[in-house]
Order: sequence, then structure tokens, then C-alpha cells
Amino acid sequence: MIKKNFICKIIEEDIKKKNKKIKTRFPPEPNGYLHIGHAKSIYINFNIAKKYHGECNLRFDDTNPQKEKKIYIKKIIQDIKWLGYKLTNNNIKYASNYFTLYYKYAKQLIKKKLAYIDHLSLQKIKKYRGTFNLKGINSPFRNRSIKQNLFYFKQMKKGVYNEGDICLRLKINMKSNNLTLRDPIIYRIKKHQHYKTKKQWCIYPTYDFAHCIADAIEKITHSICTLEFQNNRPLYEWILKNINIDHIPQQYEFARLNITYTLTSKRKINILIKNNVVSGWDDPRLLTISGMRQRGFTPSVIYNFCKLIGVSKQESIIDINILEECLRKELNISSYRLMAVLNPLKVKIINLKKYIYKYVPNHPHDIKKGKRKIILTNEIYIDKKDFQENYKNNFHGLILNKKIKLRYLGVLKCLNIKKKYNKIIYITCKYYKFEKKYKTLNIIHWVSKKHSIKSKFIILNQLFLKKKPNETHDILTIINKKSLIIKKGYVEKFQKIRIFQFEREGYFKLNKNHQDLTFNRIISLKKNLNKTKQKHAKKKI
RNA sequence: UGGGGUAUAGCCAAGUGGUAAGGCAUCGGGUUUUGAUCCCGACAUCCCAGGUUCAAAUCCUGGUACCCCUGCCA
Repeated sequence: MIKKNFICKIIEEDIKKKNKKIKTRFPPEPNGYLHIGHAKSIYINFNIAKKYHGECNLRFDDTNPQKEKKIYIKKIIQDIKWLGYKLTNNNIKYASNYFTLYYKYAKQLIKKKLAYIDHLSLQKIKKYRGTFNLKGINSPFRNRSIKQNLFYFKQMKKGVYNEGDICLRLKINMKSNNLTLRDPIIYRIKKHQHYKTKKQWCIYPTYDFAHCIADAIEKITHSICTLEFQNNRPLYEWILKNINIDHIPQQYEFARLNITYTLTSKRKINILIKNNVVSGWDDPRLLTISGMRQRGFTPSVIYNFCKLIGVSKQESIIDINILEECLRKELNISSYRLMAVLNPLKVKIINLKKYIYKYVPNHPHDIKKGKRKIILTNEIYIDKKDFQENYKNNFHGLILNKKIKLRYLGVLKCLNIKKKYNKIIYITCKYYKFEKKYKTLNIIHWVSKKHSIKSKFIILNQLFLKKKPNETHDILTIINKKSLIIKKGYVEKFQKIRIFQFEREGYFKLNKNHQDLTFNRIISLKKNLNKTKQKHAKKKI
């Protein structure tokens, strides 16, 4: 259930007063893929509706034919469904379905002398609008007769004018302190073909005109949007007050979601795609819904994240850590454990004539996940990172002439290093059965050569080097070149499951797009360098 | 003296006149054959200055900082 926030409070008040059924909507423009920021809005709108036994529409805000594409409709629906929200023919709506109604209301406003056709050029409109400190000037076309306005509006609709020639404006107040009220444009000519209505129209309503009317038509009670629309609210209310419509929704605004080290702007993601920094909208390094799905996020992780961060009007930037912790929290519970070596170093065990095996749990706390057989043979792989010739830098792996625990099975002592051209080819070790005196030794993971499978591992890291990539103009200069690293190693034989925790490495997901066996790292394990833990790590035998 | 918003810990965020929830991060400690998990503990007088009150993060006055607004984008 959604946590109570300031919007919930408003709704509770409204329900008390009006005893009305509430209705919300999520209104994306189909001009790109959905991202984590949309997920927050979806979470708010759908869950508020659920909490107060109301309804929530998905409405495509498709009033600008230049930017919108059919493909995005499909992707958006797919993503919302994947997030776990119900979409049916009854709650999927299109602003473009209301084009005739918008047109009707526009004519109504003309007849009320509240709208006029302006022949001013774009430049002049801009100039006449004034600035924060400079009042606007009325257009010379402002006081034309209703008849003339109606005539030109019809001509405009017929297509006798070109883009930018004329437009329909509301007659509000050119001296308003709120720039959005200085005779806003509500209809413009666009000759670009609309992805849905095709060539039926060449005039299109602007966001300000279409949105409030669509809300009213759908009988939305609470129209929830982001903070930057606060200035538009008086216009939203003005339009609904001045057309003949019986339902009046209320607009409320919340702060957009920002996350450290990430970017969600569609424009900037496009730059990344065009420059081949990422493979596409669903690249697992992006926080698009499809990217996150690829990566190994689940709908519940995203839900829990949205729940955790709350809803307020305070502009904020959420630490990426919180998202990652939500991910780990769930994966820790659900993932089967396995061992995989990403940077293999061969180890020859001199005193192991036969193999040794043991049945070990697939999950440390969840017995139901069962056990698997692991086999130690005289040739195994350990990770290069877990071996050093001499001790330095708080190292906690295997060192020449020292011992280390092998995860689950016994103890190893390094006797020799076999080198060629100063490069380590393999090391030789002696095996010891586990005894209590070895309890405090550090531990490493391993796979045996004979009983493991060759695999690729794709390590995904954050895309940007800066905490607030938004503040950098040229984002291409702050790309983390190590955001995708491919490693070749070995993994234990495994059952048909897609997500695993490779012990001491992180959570990985089987990547079905590759021909060779490939795992993507969803997220690393947390690294906690606590002093208590360091104490334990000091003893070396 | 343009207008509209927002200020509570490093990051989020509850609290709406009765003595500062919770999460993440950080720092201590404990359990553990994953430096994981789990468990325990520490961590703010609420942007500033005045005022009202027995009592103020909450009310009043005056400041300060940051965000949004000059698309025929949404």
C-alpha cells in the first residue's frame, strides 16, 4: 500500500467533503521509453487510485505529431504492464481521440470572445510577450470580430496556411505576472503526419489546452504532475472555467525524481544512443524501465524503491545507493548461490589424488532451496584478485606460503608460483582438511576445472563519473569507460535458473541474447569494511 | 518589491503548538566457512534573526538560499 503523502491528505479531505470516487491518470507523451522517473509517477497515480478505491487511466499525451511514434505506445504499455499495473481497453486513453472536442471547445472560446487568431510571426509573438520585468503588449489582431476569427480558424483547419503563419490564442492578460497567461497559444499548424490520426488534422492543440480538457473529459479528479507545471495551473483552471464543461479536476504537483550518477532526460539518452555509448533504450546501464528489466530488476524492487523515497514538493536528488539496496535486499532473499571465477588463475593441488565432494546449501538461510554437489579436484581455478605473492594493502586472499580457506571445502596452502616471462601461469598448493584452528582464516571461492563451464561475465557499472551528470553540458565527457567490462571465466554447473548470486562477487543474470554462455552482473555485493570485520581478517597461518 | 515554489542530519523523509518517526550513508560492536546476510548500538534543538506562548520545527514579522517561468515542447 502506498505510504501517505501530502497528496493522499488532500484526497482524504476531498473524499470527506465531496464523497466522490477519485480518478487519476498517468499521461506520458509517446516520444520515448519510460524511465525510473515515470515509474515514480506511475506508482503515485495507480497506487493512489487503488488505495482510495478509484481508477487510474493511462493517457497518451499525443498532441504533437512531430515527436510521437507508434512504437513508443507499444513499449510504454509493455513497461507499465510489466510493472504490474492493470491496463485494459477501458483505461488506456489517447488525447488524440479528443481532437474534435478540443476543436469544438476552441470555437466555443472564440464565440465567447476569449480566443483569437493571431497573424503575428513567431518572432513578434515572442517580442510582444515581454519578459519577467517587462509587461507584454497586445497583438494588433487581438480584437478581431468573432466572425473573422471563426473564418480564419476554419481556414487554418482546412490547411490553407503554412506552419507558423497563424495560430489561435487565448485572450487572457498580456500584463499578467504569470507568463503562461499572456495570451497563450492553444492551436498551431503542424503539417507533420500524426502517427495515429494520419492526415485528418493539420492543426493541433497545445499541451495547456488539451491536457485540462482531456482530464475533464475523463472525469479525472486529481491531476497529478511535476513541479514545473505549477505556473501552468492558473491556465489549466482558466480554460476549464471558460468552456462549457461540467467536471473540474484539480491539478497537484510533486517533485520530479533525480538520482545520483544517472540521467533520465530523453534528449540526453538519445545522445548516448547516437554516440554508441549505450546499445539502445533498453541498455542495462540505463534506468529506463526496459533497461532495468534487462538488468535484472523486478517490479517489486521498483515498487519498494518508490515507496521508500516518498512523495513531496522538495526538489531532491536520491542517492543511487538506495535503489541498489532495494535491489540487493530482494536478490539476497531470492537468489540461489553459486561459485564463479571471473579472472581465473589455475591452481594445481599436489596432494589430492582423488576428488572430494560435498553437498552444500543453495542458500545460506533458505533450506527450501535445497543443496547441490560441489567437487574439488586437483586442478581448480581461483580469482587472480585473490592471490598475491607478498602481503600488502590489507589483502585478504591467498599469499605464497600462507593458508586460506576454500569456500565449503578445506584449506589450501600456496607452495609455489609457476611463472613464464614474469607472468604467473599457475600456482601449486597443498590441501588440508578443515580443522577448527583454521576457523579464522580468510576465505576464497573457487571452481574445479573439470566440473565447471566456460562463461563470459559482463560487469555493469555506473555510466557516469559525476554525481550529478545533469550539471555537465557535454555528457560525453563524463562517461565512465569502465561501465561495461567483459570477463572470461568459469562457473559451476547450474540448474535452469536465470538469476544467481556468485558468492563474493555479486548477483548475476543469465543473458539470453548471447550465443555463448554469458552472465550480466546485476549488482555487486555490498563491501563493508567494518573494523570488527578487519580484526577477524588479520590472522594468517 | 516580477510571479510561482521549497527549506528538518551527508542523502531522502515523517511530524501541522506539548519537547524531533523511519530508510539509505557513516561510525562502533556481535554472529557467520560469502569482507554478503543477520543482530545490537551511536548519529539533528528543524535556513537565519526577532516576536507571541507556560510551551514553537509547527503561529506572527523581517531576512537569506535554492528551484521553476520569457517554446507555435510537454
